[in-house]
Amino acid sequence: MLTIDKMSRKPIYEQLVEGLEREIVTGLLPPQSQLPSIRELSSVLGVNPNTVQKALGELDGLGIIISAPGRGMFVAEDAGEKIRNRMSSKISEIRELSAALAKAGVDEEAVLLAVREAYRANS
Amino acid sequence: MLTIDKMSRKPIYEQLVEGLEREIVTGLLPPQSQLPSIRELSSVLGVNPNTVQKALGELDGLGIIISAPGRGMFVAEDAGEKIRNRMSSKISEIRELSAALAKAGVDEEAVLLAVREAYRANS
DNA sequence: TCAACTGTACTATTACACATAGTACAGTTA
DNA sequence: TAACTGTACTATGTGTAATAGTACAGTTGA
Repeated sequence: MLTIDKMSRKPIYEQLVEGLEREIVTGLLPPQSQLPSIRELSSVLGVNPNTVQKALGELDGLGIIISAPGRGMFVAEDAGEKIRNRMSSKISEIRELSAALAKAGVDEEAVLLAVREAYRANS
Repeated sequence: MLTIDKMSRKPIYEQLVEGLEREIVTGLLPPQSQLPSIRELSSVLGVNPNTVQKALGELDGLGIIISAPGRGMFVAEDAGEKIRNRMSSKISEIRELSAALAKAGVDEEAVLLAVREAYRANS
């Protein structure tokens, strides 16, 4: 399920983007399926409609969802592929964090283990 | 060298904390050595003294440096160890990023490769 | 046709974090 | 005593995030 943590340092709209990306990638929101309306997402999640609009606007700009004014928002045909391409930035983050750990003298195996554990728990 | 990127999304004081941690861990600032004064760091880096104070105050609170009012700031005896312990939070970040990548269907080997590359370049 | 939905586009306001500017004070040292 | 040191304030400016409210145009189905 899509949950929002209002106490998080991460902006709500960013949590929304990532949460929706995750639901699309996991098949919970298949291509061509219609998303809940902005107003419905807003009331269900207890978030301001403008914040939801900002998140959906970003996904629309990325071509991950297609907005049809008057009708609704729909998952794009190639949404999964586009999301997967976007993940390269997360790999860059991992590379930066690993570099900092390497410089600090943390054992490489400890980092590799963290990655393997995450994959074992999520595949 | 310690450099500050004012255009970065990361707050300056955070860059300062990480930069100083790195200089300590690499031995550039050995235990018991004196840090440049707040005013000197401020003028050298072109950063406001209050921003420097905030960064050093954080390192002081962590016990990584010891402040001696009137005399200066000094690297704590066990600074390296404390910094290395703090790195566990970075491993947690890597774990979370890896989990997201796993759910998105990104190949595990691509992530492991990024870690190995970072270690090869920084050790 | 019309009511009820859809996305879109604004303005205004509040809150907060970050950074800067400036001042003041007390401890330390040569 | 003079010149350093860290510390502690207040005030200000800026940018981002989030909320509140309103309005408008497109779509759909009764």
